[in-house]
Amino acid sequence: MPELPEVETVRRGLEEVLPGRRASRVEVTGRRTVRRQSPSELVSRLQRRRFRRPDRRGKYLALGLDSGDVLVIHLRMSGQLLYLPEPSAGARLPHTHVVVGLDDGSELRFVDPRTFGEWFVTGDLRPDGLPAEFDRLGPDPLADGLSTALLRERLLGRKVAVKAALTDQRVIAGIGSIYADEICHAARVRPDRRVETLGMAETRALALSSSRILRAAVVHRGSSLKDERYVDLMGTLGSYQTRHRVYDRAGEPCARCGAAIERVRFGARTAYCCLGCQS
DNA sequence: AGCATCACCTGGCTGC
DNA sequence: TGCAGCCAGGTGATGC
Repeated sequence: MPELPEVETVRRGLEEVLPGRRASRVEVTGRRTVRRQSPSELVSRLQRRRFRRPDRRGKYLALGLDSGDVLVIHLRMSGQLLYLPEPSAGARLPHTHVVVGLDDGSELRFVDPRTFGEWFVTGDLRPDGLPAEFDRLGPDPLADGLSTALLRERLLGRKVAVKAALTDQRVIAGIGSIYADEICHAARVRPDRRVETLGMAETRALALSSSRILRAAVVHRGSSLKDERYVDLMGTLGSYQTRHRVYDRAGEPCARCGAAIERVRFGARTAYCCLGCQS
């Protein structure tokens, strides 16, 4: 599932190929990908526009256009953004919902089996050029930094489990289920602990672990799970999954204390953690 | 207001 | 082996 490191890896790939390219042809084939505006509106605001440098906040990609609009893309659960230098060479994969032909003959394709992913073009922007609705997002640990004081402030007054807070995009932007579990393990905090019970040292450990783990995962180009759903822009798998300490490792010994990793349920969600060294 | 739960969706897995 | 049914999980809507 694409989280901050996977989306950042895709953004870096886009940065290599997209700036200066013109969208010469835009084809919306899926029914659900473009849903907050009509597909024809998206096509008309995207077609013939030149891309600027791609940006990202949390799990959202923000692709600036020379018209002043921004193309926002969210991969959600199963979205893949693929770049084909020579599109004639490859047949379209099933579940290809959007195709953008670029002016050098290359193509950007959006493949998304579960159709949760979303594209829209907006001109409602903040002074920093990002979509106004990004105001809802909390700080992005990579783009904005995440100090202990800032995390403490973001958690203040909330009465939810630590994992629920870390994955709440209004609190911090970019963390999903996988990295929340890894961050909690690194910080020795149980994901089902209530945030109001956290001490300063634990909040500090969570802030430091968040930045460290997300940065390391970007270096390894994200996590590709067993279903191999996540690939980067060129179709290459990430490798951070080999460094997961707890996620999807129920029954395996904890690398830190040797106790068996457990899969715990809290509310309607699950989390992987080590009860031997996380409290 | 703020927290909890549900709906959305398909592929992969489990269990009979 | 085949197949029904469950589960995953980010976000926005709805319920409490």
